[in-house]
Amino acid sequence: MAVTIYDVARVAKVGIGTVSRAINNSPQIRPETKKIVLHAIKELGYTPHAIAQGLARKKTGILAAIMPFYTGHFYHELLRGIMKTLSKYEYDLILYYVDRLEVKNNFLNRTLQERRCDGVLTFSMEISDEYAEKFSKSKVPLLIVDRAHDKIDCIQVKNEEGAFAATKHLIELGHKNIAMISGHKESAPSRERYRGYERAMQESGLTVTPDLFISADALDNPDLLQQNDGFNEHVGESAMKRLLQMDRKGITAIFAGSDILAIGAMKAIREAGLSIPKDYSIIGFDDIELASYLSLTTMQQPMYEIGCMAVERIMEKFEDKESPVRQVQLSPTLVERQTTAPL
Amino acid sequence: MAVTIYDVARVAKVGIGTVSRAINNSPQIRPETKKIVLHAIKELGYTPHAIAQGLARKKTGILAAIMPFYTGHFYHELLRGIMKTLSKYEYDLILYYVDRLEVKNNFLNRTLQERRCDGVLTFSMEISDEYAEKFSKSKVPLLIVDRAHDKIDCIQVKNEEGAFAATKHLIELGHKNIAMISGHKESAPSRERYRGYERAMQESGLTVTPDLFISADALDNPDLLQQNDGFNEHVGESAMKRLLQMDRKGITAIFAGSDILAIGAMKAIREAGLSIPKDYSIIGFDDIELASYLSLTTMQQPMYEIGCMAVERIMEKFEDKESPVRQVQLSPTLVERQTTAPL
DNA sequence: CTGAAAGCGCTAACAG
DNA sequence: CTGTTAGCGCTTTCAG
Repeated sequence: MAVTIYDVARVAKVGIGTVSRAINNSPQIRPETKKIVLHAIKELGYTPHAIAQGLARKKTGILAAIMPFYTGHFYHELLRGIMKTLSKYEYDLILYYVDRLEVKNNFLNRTLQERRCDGVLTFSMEISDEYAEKFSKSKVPLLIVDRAHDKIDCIQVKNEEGAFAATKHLIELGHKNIAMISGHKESAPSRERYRGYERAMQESGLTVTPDLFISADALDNPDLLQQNDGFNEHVGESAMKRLLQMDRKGITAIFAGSDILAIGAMKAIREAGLSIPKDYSIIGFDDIELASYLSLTTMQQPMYEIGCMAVERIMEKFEDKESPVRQVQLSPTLVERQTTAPL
Repeated sequence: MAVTIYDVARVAKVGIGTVSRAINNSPQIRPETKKIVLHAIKELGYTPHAIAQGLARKKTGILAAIMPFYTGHFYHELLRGIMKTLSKYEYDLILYYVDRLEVKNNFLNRTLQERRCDGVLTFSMEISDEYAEKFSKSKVPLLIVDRAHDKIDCIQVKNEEGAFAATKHLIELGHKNIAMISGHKESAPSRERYRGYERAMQESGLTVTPDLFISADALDNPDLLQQNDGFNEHVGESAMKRLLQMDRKGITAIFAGSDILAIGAMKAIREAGLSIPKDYSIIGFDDIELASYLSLTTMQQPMYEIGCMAVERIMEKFEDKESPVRQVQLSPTLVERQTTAPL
């Protein structure tokens, strides 16, 4: 059996309470005694048993992250920020991977009830009022990233503002017939980004006719919706093909609701023998890794930073459970590359 | 306070042992009694406390993964496989993120000593004999992915074989002057891939002269080595530039030790106004996500599958601690795309 | 300051 | 089959 606090106590000729004080930097211990204990600890190669500490302290030292994992880079960057920041604290991260949204609630229950962790971060997932309520009542802080709920702390990007800026960029380049390609129309980011697009158009006196907007669900192919709420390459490609077919309005620019959508659209454009940005200007949203390699102009979301902030914030909540709900919104920034050009 | 096993016992009018048997599917309980207990559990909304169970059972239900995290897609795919497989078991994953190799040992100690997890997976990291020894002696199974150690279980790809196949492919296309670009020469994958390259050349009666091989450390720029052992885009670009400069041998093809190296090299080639595969054929290794978007011919490593296998294997070790060391080697497969062409 | 003792919530061996 | 009891390894009063 591994060495326990009792072994240390015996060797140091003190009580286990004293050993505990020594390892926990308690002020209630005489420096000399502490030295003796520390020496015994080193001699025996003792390390406290994390689980046992957890039970006694009623805290686990674990943070849970529940992530949908289909879109690589976005979550990878988030994770990098999270891990980096977490390493400053003595905290471990348990990762829950959601591939079908239905399993999300299992994890919420798991984290909530089984007390495996001290707090949870969710990403890009709607939280029902029911769970929002449950978490508020419990002592497990919850922080929502990339979505919102008015009763819960969240961090997200200003989708509408970003979409507005993207569309504006196209307009300033001289484009007038600007189409938008989107994931599932009913998803939160879709709705918000659509609003930004619409507002930019209207403010410039441009009208958004229905045939200028194609969302994943309008494609009459349920399969396309499966992956990531319709924010996937296939949707981008199909939507663009349709735009290409029925374009009688002289569309010259596309605002894609995400980079991956934009990339699908680019593929369709090139396969049609057209070129970018000569025939079509196109702008994405997210700034995933691929975007820079494919020289896609896009709205950058500060993913790494969001990951850092999420951790900092939840650590704050660990300190002060009663800290009032805080909703943080960050602005995306335009990254101009080669897929947009003056008309 | 949350509801405990005692509350359930009281309500069900049984002892806590019986409650425990009910939740743990023990055969030693009468079906009717079990029904009563289960009913009380539902009524009270009881869920066992994972930490307390862990302490009593001497197992945590947690698997630790220690990963270097700089190269997105590779680890993302691995993680997908791991998470997918793990979800079949009642296991959670703690992720440790290594950005500097020096911190690796901290995590090894942490997992080894603090008993936060039942087993650990390491990725792309050399394990010293010292730690190999420590783990073998301990009851914490360790599984090494993407590296090898003869005393420890590991899963990796046949680097030499893959490099051989890659080089052979180039040779079959008619190329004779084939250069290789590599990460740090001393790293295990570099050495193994170099051997495959060399063997393919020799078997075809081609000679490998020193100026045909450029590794990250030969670039006289320590900064380039920092990231991922020299397997990064900058090294690919710099190495290719050098090749372009001093090429008096009529090199027509490049075998890059990794996709990201290949991508850097492609950039250098294009910036020199040359084209691929017209002027240079180039093949990578890994098949990261970018490779398909950039149409890079490469050797594919089955990352997702490796992740699955790693979990399956470590679960086996949980069952049978004495299971003898097993070393698994998988073959990479050639994925032909647009960057290689007949001479 | 320090030792003893009482939990933390659960599992498992032991009687019955 | 079931209740009781002794831990699992540590933290935290509570006396002294």
